[in-house]
Amino acid sequence: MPAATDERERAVAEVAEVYERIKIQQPLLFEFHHHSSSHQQLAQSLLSDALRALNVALSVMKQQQPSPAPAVIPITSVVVVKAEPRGLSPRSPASADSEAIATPTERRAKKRRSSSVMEGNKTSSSSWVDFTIVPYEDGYEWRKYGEKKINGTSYTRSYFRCTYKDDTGCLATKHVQQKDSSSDPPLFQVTYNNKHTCNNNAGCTATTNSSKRVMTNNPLNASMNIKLEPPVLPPTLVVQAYSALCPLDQTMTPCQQEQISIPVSMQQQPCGTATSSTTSSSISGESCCDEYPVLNMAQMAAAAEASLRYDLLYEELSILCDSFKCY
DNA sequence: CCAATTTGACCTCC
DNA sequence: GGAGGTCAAATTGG
Repeated sequence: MPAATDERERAVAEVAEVYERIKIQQPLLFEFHHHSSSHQQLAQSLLSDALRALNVALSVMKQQQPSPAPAVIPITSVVVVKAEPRGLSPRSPASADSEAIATPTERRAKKRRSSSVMEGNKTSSSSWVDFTIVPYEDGYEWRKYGEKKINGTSYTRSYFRCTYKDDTGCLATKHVQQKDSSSDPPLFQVTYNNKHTCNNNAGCTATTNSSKRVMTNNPLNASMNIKLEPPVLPPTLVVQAYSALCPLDQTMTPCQQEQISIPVSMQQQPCGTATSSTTSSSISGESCCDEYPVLNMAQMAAAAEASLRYDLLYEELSILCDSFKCY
């Protein structure tokens, strides 16, 4: 394999990993800042910028892939395993035979029953929720199979299943619900059911001959009116993502910085005793200290973890940014 | 032409 | 009977 391609793949992998890490840490960081809406908004805004930039960078890098072979994007940690044997899939020959003689109604009822069993199982450990601004890029290929207006929500819920369900019997599904908030960009709740057994992450093994139509991998772009920013050169975007996080260090008051980089609960130190004066521009007009909550042990642990992870993330992104200067 | 998406109907559960 | 989830015919678009 040519060195340039190798390098590109490494770069893609690195960006993808940082992207995924930021995405995973989001809820923790928000949890950490839940006591202050302005700080939460700031954290959300900065993380959103970083995620969006990295996401676009990834998309561009994938599009610029020189070889027709799709890139291996480890956006999510996928263990490379053989797909489940057909016999274990719901579309096993036996079931196919019985479906052939069943009426459409019977067939549907049967499928419904089997999916209900899945529903019961998924409450154990095969269901999890993710909050993200980029529901359309999680490293897997999904096919939309339904959309529903859910009571009490302003937005419809979209249902997706693994593109390779028919080929491999992969039972992974997800549904995406835009949250009722005025946040910009919008926040989505993505509920995943069942892990992928198809071994088809990000088209890395998209050797299926069903590729006549271009795989969008972004079904929500259309269905949820998501507009990606116009693509720019990947290194620029990574630097942009890095910059999006930089303000945490550069533009905040020392007190605000400490609230992000050091858990409030660990300090319990009033703003006035911070090491330097609060002369730099303030994000919002409010005092940064008058909302210190009394945190319980779990919240303290979460805050400490969020802080630690944020530091690691920040460091990683910083290194990544430096490495992209040579890219 | 054919695969993906849309959308109304249908199904099960509560 | 309502809500949430899925199916499948019709439509869309590369």
